[in-house]
Amino acid sequence: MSQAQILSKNQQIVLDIIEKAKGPLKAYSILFNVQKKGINAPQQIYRALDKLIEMGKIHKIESKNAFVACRSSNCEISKATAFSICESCEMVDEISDVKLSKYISSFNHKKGMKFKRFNLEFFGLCKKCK
Amino acid sequence: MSQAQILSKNQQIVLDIIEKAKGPLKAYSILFNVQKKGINAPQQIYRALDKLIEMGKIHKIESKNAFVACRSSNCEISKATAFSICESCEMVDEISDVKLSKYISSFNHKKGMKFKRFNLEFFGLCKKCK
DNA sequence: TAACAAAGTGTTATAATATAACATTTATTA
DNA sequence: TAATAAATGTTATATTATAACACTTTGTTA
Ligand SMILES: [Zn+2]
Ligand SMILES: [Zn+2]
Ligand SMILES: [Zn+2]
Ligand SMILES: [Zn+2]
Repeated sequence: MSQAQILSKNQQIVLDIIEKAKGPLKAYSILFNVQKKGINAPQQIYRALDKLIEMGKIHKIESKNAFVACRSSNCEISKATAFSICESCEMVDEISDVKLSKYISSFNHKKGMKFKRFNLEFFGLCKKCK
Repeated sequence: MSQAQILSKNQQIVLDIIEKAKGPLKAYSILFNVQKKGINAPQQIYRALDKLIEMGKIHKIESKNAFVACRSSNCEISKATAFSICESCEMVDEISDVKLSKYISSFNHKKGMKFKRFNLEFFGLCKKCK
C-alpha cells in the first residue's frame, strides 16, 4: 500500500491553489497568487509543478500550457490521461473512462513502438456554451 | 472535389522546410532557417504556421511546441490527430488508424459535451531507441 | 549522534515561445 | 476600377520555461 505522499511547503501551496481553482491555472498566474506567501520566482513554481505532475497530483493541459488538479483517484500516475476542453469558456474536465483508457492503452503501433503513456485532449463546446 | 490549395510565398517557404525535415521543427528553428529567404520576424513564421495548420498541411505537437508535416492524405483537416512520440530521440510519427480514430471520435462524454476534434499523443521508445 | 546524501529552497539571470499593433502591399471580386 | 480581403514587413512586448549557484532542511546510515 502506497502511503500518502507528504508534500513540501511549496508543493503544498501550489497544489492548494490548483485544487481550489475552478479551471486550469497557468504557471505565472499561480506565481502572482502566492507572492504573499513568500514565493517570488518562477523556478519555485515550476519545480513544485514538476514534482506534483510526477506524483500524479496534477496534470498539464498541453494545448493550454496550464495545470489542473487530478480528480480521478484511480488515475494510475498519469499513464493514461484524457481531458475535455471547452473552446469557448476554457473549462477543462478530466475524463476517467476505463473502457476508453483500456482501448487506447492497448493500441499497438505498427512501427513497433511500445507506448508507456498517452495523453488525449478533446475539444468542443461544453453544455453551457453550446 | 476540393482543389489544391495555393499557398502564399511565406506559407510555401515554411511548409517546404517542415516537409523536408526528418522530425518536428520548432518555430524559431524554422525562423533561423529562412532568414536567408528574407523572413526576419517570428510573426511571419507564426502566421504561416497558423494558416498551414488551418489547412491541415501541418500539425502542432502540443507536448513539444513543434510542428510536423501531415503525412496522411486522408487526415480530415485535423479533426482527429494522433501521434507517437519517442521520448529518447524525439521522433514523431503521425498515426492514421481508422479504427482508432473512429473509436475515439465516437466517444461520448457523460457531461453532455459534443466534441469537434481531438488530439492524442502517445509516448514511449521507438524501435531504434528501445 | 555525527556524517553524509538527497531533496527542497531562494535568487538572479536569461532563454525560448508567442502575440500585439500598425503600416503597407498584393490578390480577389464586385 | 474601386472596394474588400488576405498576406506581408516591422518593431515592440508578453508569456512560458530553464540555467546556474549558493544555501537549508530532511532523511539515512555508520
Ligand atoms: Zn488524473
Ligand atoms: Zn464552455
Ligand atoms: Zn495529418
Ligand atoms: Zn527514438
